[in-house]
Amino acid sequence: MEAPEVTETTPELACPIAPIVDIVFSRWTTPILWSLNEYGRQRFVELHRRIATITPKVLTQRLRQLERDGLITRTYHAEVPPRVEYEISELGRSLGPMFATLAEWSPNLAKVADARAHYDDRSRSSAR
Amino acid sequence: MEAPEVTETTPELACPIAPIVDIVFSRWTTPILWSLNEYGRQRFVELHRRIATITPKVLTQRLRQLERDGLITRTYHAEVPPRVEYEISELGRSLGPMFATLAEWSPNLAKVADARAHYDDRSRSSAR
DNA sequence: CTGAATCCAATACGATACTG
DNA sequence: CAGTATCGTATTGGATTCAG
Repeated sequence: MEAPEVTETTPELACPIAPIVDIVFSRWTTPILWSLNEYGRQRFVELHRRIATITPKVLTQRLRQLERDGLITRTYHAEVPPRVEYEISELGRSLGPMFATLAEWSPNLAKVADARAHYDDRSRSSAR
Repeated sequence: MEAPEVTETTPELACPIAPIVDIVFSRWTTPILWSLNEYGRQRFVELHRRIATITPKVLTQRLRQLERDGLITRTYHAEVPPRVEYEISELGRSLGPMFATLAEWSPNLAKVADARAHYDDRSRSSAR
């Protein structure tokens, strides 16, 4: 579990948004943040059910990372059985506009699919 | 019987923006797209110089991927020595607002740094 | 110059079993 | 329930070399 330093400078001087991408768009973080932002506070199992293809181990890792980055909060209730609730933080909620802008780009996914079909087609006929 | 599985089992269904993240924010794609969008058409070496920490192999891989997705165009000039120019496509240019929204979140990076410091500090004092 | 080919290391991920 | 521990695998990226 590595966390790139926020103060990272050298590699991506060419791209000022790279640090944000590392924090917000690393693997699995998008579904997690989206779920918490969309459906509110949830327990571990609820998140796991919603993102069924992730393993508990990795889900835990990503949740810890997001908690450490201050994007979500973790509340432990010492009951039997134990209950843990995750909730998006205020900082995490500030990502809303970003997600909205992303979602607005969705119609272009069809163009990507077309481009891929074209590219693969031309590659197949060796027109390069 | 057909019933396409529309259950919320895949990350994509739990998070509609996941496909976009895969395309736009996979590794190295952000600096590449940013450079081409910001500084215009560039040759392979220019990109390589700008993103100095990437190896030629990986740069080539990522450029091919972006070309296949229709986000950039590749122009080969059969000269000696050969000259290849990469340019952002119209589809790629449509990512501009997304990048702008990302950039606007930059001030929050300080909060992430603070959150990390807090988290690491509390972990060190075993207050968990 | 623009890559392709090959080999190698790191590590992230999945599967499984187990605990408080 | 909410994880942790351990192991094995698989993908990815880096280093190096070479070619059209």
